Amino acid sequence: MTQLEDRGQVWPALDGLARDLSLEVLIRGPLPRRELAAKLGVSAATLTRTVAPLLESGVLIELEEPLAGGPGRPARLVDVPASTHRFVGVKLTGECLHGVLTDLRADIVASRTVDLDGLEPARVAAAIGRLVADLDAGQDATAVGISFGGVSHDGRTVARAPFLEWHDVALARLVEQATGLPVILENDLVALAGAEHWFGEGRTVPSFAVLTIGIGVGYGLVVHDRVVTHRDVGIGLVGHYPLDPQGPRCPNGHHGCAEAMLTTTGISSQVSVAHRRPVGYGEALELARGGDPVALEVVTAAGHALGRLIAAVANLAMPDRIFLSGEGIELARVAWGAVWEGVQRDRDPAASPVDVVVQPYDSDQWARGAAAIAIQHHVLGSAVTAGS
Amino acid sequence: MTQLEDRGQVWPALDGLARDLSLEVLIRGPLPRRELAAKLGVSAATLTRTVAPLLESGVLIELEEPLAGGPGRPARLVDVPASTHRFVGVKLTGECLHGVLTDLRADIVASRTVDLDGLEPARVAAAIGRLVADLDAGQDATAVGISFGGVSHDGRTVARAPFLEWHDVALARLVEQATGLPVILENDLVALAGAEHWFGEGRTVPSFAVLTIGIGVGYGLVVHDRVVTHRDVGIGLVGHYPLDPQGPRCPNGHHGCAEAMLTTTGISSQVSVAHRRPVGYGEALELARGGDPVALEVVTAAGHALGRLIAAVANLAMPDRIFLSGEGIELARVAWGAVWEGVQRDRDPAASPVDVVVQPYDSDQWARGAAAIAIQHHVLGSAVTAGS
DNA sequence: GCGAATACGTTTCATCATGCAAAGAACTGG
DNA sequence: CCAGTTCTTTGCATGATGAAACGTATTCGC
Repeated sequence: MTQLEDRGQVWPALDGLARDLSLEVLIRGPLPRRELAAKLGVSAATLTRTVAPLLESGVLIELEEPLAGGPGRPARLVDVPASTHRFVGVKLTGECLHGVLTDLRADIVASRTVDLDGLEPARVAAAIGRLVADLDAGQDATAVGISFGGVSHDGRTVARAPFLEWHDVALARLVEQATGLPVILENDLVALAGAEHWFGEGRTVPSFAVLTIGIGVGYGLVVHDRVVTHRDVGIGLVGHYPLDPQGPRCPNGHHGCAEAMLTTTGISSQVSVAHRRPVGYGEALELARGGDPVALEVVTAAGHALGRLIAAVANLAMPDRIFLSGEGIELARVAWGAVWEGVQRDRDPAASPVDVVVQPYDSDQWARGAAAIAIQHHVLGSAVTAGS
Repeated sequence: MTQLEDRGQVWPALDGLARDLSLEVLIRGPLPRRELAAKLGVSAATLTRTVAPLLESGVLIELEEPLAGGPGRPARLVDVPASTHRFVGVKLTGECLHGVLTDLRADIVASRTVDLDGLEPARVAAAIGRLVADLDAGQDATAVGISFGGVSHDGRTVARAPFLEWHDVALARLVEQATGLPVILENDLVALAGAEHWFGEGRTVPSFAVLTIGIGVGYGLVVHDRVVTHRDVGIGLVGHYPLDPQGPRCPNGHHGCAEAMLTTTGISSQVSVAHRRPVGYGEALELARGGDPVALEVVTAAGHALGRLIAAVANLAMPDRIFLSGEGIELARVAWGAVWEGVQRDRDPAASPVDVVVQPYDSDQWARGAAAIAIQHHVLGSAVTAGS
């Protein structure tokens, strides 16, 4: 146990090259020394000298299996001991907590969901405390990350969270008192983008956007290998985005904005109204798949709107790739034709095709994002937004 | 002359710290050593050691006037000898060449405009050669930058330039043969953003967007202190942007896209049609100012559309600031109320206000951007897109 | 005026990180 | 088993760096 704690202390203390090196290994997976030297722009000698004490202290390990190749001495792979670290990620919504226990590479080890019995900060903090204790039964977690649909400027205080009706709640402190672990807060989309950036498919491109559809519409952005954190990230930047002048109205009275067209509730309520009975989101998509005219119309319009949103992101943020995710993203698969048509419509024909990746949605993804933020914060010391 | 050439050779040869230091001085203006040391994160000792040879070789100079302050030895300001360098910037359009001669800080020393007598590459290159010779009468320019509405991937070849109907024209080589100077090409909006970034108001913010309206609608972006250069930068990313479903149609048949609503030709032709006589852009704005109902309607709709475009940029690219420029930007002043209304409409009320700066348009701005690219290329050796 | 006080800039010196080059190590293929 | 090849380590010289002491140019108080 003390050894684990010692190892926990090691990362933040790393200096320039040792830090960059460990980060590279963490993010780009096991690598031979030679390749690491090339990536970091240092000589092989320096690399050996830097790696040696890190192996000694346990920050890095050397894999048993050498990298088989042609002639010559086979390369030994340097890696992080990912599976000996534990981090907790918690996604906080207005109804429940979704938590995951992960290793150092944000691979999920365990997962739990619990309902909230009240939204007062103290109650929520206590519930998070119990969730963390439940997930981290071995008590060897290094840090806790919490993500939510709202704004935190410092990672310690919830500056704003509309669906919780919180303002300036020092949630990190409360949860630290409950768990005894370091806690870091972050907007849910920044967290998801962070996870994608370090531990997902976003590793391979220097810039990408994440669009999520579900109860809300979310947007996160990575440019020049760094997450874009604007003071407004996390409040509905894309929610009011106008997509279809003939579309349904949102609660604010806008016609055809992203909130009204794309959210699960927006779609299911449109279908429900037409069918004069409550139709859930899944059923609405099923009806559309089956050819139900009303559902098809609603879903096609939504797909079209999603496509135009994608085009807008591609045109204005110019990412190399756009990831689609969120609990309602099945829409993109059901209405892919309409999505692509929407993209084409608002995109210059001469422009290169937009690289859109629909991610298989998994209810752990949001919490994994929170864990990724905890990992980043632990590994980088403080600068969460810094890139690879 | 040889001394100038020597100095020209010095910049690219600078190594790490000397290069960062000189760049900081170039971009942030004259600075005392102490402040430079703090900004670069090195000790005062290292700073002195680094500056000394740069002063010796003439890359940097020390201002005569010390910085008056409180008690203590007054600081001496380190600066670049901006006025002893010359760069040429040329903006290439389908009708004419606009050229400026600048110093090392992109301050304009001279300016010329000439009409093109043909669009064949050889003719254009010859015309640019004459323009450069005319501007750079002292023959002491270091490099030439050329910007245009199109795409160049390598700074040497015009990959695409719709209004010139060029494909893969090795313009840089042609102009180098004509002038004997190093030549670099860049998209006009990347160039304008680059000028704003290094030598304009963009210096003070790590991210900003540039929106231009004129014959076309242009968009450039700087994030994390680096210009965003996407393979599609320069082709009409925002031109097809839908802004008003009831708006006029563009040549491609889109209703109310940015091209149709915001360009000078779009506005003047709408007013012309209504008045059944040709009305120029300036006159259209004057009519609107004077209360002419038709012009007012067109201009108000355009202002509203511009506001929505600004909101879209603010929402999706999340810049700290948005600069408005271009030969038609007077629109923003005439219809500022409508612009702001458009911004508000598509912006979450809880979001922070968008920081919009309308720049006084000056016909030299485009060419100055080209000069800025030449300066950046010269100073950085090759990586044009690298930031400060 | 004249000595504190103060802040900026330079030099000295010891340290440390780094690269080069040579040696060592671990494999493949004849 | 030896040559060939590639990865890794070690020895050595070099050069960059920071701490601290020193030097310098000003203001302030008397």
